[in-house]
Amino acid sequence: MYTISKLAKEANVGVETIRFYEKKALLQQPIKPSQGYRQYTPQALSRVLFIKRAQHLGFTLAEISSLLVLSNSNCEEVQSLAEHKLDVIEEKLKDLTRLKGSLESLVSDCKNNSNNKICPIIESLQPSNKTNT
Amino acid sequence: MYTISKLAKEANVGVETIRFYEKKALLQQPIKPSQGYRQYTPQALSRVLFIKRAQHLGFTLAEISSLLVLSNSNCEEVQSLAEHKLDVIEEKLKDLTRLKGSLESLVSDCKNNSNNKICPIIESLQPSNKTNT
DNA sequence: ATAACTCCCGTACTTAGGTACGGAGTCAAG
DNA sequence: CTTGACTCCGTACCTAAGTACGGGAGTTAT
Repeated sequence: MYTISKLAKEANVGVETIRFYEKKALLQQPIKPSQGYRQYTPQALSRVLFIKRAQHLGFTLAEISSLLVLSNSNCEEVQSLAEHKLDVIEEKLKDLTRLKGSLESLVSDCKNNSNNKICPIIESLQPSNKTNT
Repeated sequence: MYTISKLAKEANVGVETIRFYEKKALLQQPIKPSQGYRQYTPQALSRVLFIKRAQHLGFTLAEISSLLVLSNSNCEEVQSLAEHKLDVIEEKLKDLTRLKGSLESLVSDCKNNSNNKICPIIESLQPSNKTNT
């Protein structure tokens, strides 16, 4: 059993983060005993760690909320949530890859620019320019 | 010359976005004539389009602000800004690629899961689990 | 029993890039 | 000359995921 600050320390988050999760109903707030402080169980710690791991996998708190609801029985829906997240990630990868290509070619234009004519990057951003992605 | 709403329409943004850019000093607000509305020049339109293009390249408004300051003379600094952005993008690509790998393996575990045992995704998020990235 | 910690709780603030609203002024058309 | 559309301006609101703050209550150590 932990006080809130112990729990926070174990989970490597701030006390305010714990309270924030409680407000978002990601975590149940233990009842306040008639005397002393609220006591957090090891299960609460597990849950916070679960949330942090899911965040590292790219899930938002809203999605994690769904994961937690589904976690006790519904493998298929959990899977479909993960697949959807996978789609989003692939979309982002595509965008970033395209971006990377554009920027790389602009930077290499800069390097070929015999010193300080009109900067090719700026030039490409001018609305008169047509060679833009 | 345009009124604000014409300008906004030409640039495919909302009127409020124009005002927002003015507040951020990305765009100079034309002086208000003693009668009638503020008049926006074609140069203002160019600038809004510049901003939008730069955003599509992944620059933030703060960075675009720098780009605009540097745009009249400093190719090297513009280039270094672009290179820095490129680094950030590459970092993000790495993260997302790692994420994609993790999620793909979890989803494939799900597919091999003879129906509805403990969901492998949920299992992997449990703090007792060690096989986590 | 008093200082020095924690806890509890609500509220406001943060970043980024806008969007929405409300009231007053202005402009063009019928 | 009035109606409806548009401008002007400030302020508040939005999402996401927290962080910061302030005052009062409870706890622990000396």
